Amino acid sequence: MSGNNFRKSLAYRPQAKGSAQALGELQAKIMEHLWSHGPASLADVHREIEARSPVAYTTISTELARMLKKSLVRKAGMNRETRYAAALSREQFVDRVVGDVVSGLLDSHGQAAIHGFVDAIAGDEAALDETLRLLRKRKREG
Amino acid sequence: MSGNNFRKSLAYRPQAKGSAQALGELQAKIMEHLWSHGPASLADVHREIEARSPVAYTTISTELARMLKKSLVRKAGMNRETRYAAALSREQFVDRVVGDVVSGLLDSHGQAAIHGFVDAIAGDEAALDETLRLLRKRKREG
DNA sequence: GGCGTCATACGACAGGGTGTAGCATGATCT
DNA sequence: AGATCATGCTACACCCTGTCGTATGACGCC
Repeated sequence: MSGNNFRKSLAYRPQAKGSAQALGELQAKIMEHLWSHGPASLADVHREIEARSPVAYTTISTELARMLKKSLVRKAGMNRETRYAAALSREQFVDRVVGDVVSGLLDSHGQAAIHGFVDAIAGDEAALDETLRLLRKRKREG
Repeated sequence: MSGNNFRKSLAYRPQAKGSAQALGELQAKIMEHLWSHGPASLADVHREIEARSPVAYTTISTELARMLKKSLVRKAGMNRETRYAAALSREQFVDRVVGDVVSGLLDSHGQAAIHGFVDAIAGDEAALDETLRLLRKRKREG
């Protein structure tokens, strides 16, 4: 069954300070670290995050445990050898989040959602071009 | 100041049953009603929603008050004449939500986010075509 | 003028996700 | 042994949302 209560928590949280993002800030930092530095021990993660802003070791421990429960991260090894790793690559992760959000919006607002996407993407020239390029490719390749 | 703590609560909530959506279910129902039937009194809204599933009058009242605070809805008239109306059209609303989500994702994940959009949209032939059409138009019109 | 209907304000409690952290226990390394 | 690390539990706290109950005022109608 692979415990996929995954979809359940990739939600977009607008209440996050700054721009909307999936996951809370701490969890995002953790994923960020895991993505850029690869598998790491609890202590590693803690040191890294601690360096930027003080946070208790157990806080990271707790979050990691929660993220484990949600299959956001995986654990390998025991005791001294334990290493946490992102369960999905950044690409896969983003794909899931976006897929979830997009289909949700498409479902409930159809056309309007599409206009929204276009408006949002059009604000960034490069993004617009890239999106256009990819969509065309998709189109060609069926 | 126009109290724009708007952005703050259009977040995407994945924990919502079914597909992801902005706002909670009750709030969504209320907006839905307001969008399709136009301005309505608290009693109107309550009757409508109550018809589908029992809910206390005050529950609707509370939500409406919260939504008012978040500028999701506006109020006109007092006492007997009070009418609640969506502060934004469905299109504007969706535009905001999507804009928020998209820029958030673009910010934190750039390229990956774009791939995500494309993947998600490509799953729907019609959506793909429409998006392509709109993006081209944007491109032409600069 | 009561009665019924509404609008509202206030307060309360629950549940879910997240942030934060202390305490305790085992395992390991040096 | 002493320092370090991994973990499990527990406990708050805060925020958003869903749900209501209890007033309190306004109005409209018979």
